[in-house]
Amino acid sequence: MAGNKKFGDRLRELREAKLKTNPVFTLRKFAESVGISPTFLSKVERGEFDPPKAEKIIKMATLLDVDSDELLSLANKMDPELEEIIKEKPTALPDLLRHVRGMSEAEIRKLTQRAREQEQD
Amino acid sequence: MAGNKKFGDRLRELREAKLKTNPVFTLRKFAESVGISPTFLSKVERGEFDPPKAEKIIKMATLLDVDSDELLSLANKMDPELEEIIKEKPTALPDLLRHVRGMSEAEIRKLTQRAREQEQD
DNA sequence: TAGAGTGTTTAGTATTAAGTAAACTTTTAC
DNA sequence: GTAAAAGTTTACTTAATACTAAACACTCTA
Repeated sequence: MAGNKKFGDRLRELREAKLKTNPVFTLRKFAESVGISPTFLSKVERGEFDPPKAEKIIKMATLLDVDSDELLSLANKMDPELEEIIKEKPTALPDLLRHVRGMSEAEIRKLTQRAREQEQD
Repeated sequence: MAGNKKFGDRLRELREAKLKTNPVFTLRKFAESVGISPTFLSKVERGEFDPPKAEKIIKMATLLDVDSDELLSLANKMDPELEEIIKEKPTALPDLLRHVRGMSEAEIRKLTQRAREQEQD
């Protein structure tokens, strides 16, 4: 990699929207809340550096009050929680995932619904 | 990390079993087939170094004629294919995975079966 | 009994991801 | 028009992952 414009643009958009009503969302203060340097955040927002690692992105999403999966997806990263979930069932879950590949979002959601029903079996 | 005895032991076991009937499974020759140095393989098999990255583990599994998920799981790594699958459906699949967390292997397999049936809907 | 082949040890290196400090420029508020 | 605050730039750093080359020691066999 070497920068990600879409992630940076979206991040700046979200941060500046928050800044309109809350002065702790300046670049410098937001960087500090997230736990990164202003230098780094500036470069990330302008798409010059790669997005930070997943944990920091999740922290950003929490502070900005958005779904972390949106930002993670723009950053092309995976929530590390998912890796843990998969490692807990290292044979069944890879099989499931390979099976649902090729299904549409809607079909996957139907399946998720069935999983919920199955819980009550 | 700093070494993984279980992975190393299993790897050596599998390689030595193959070696009994096929002389290309010496440590040096196997290392070359996999694309790593004998130095590294020696340390990995004795649990002194961490397992190689996922791609090399998959190559090993292929050469050793075993399921790559077994070795990946011992190495505590995830098949990079799964990350790709998740990134293709970055909202639906995280939801599905978080939902199946806590389900038993058997329940997950039932669900995989339903995915197969759903394909014919 | 030496040469070929085996695994091992010593002593590192290469690559990538994930950043930082400090000085600088620009903007804002007064 | 200046002080404070905001964002940016230049020039590097740090930490982790994933390894390697070369020399060594042991074993086997011809």
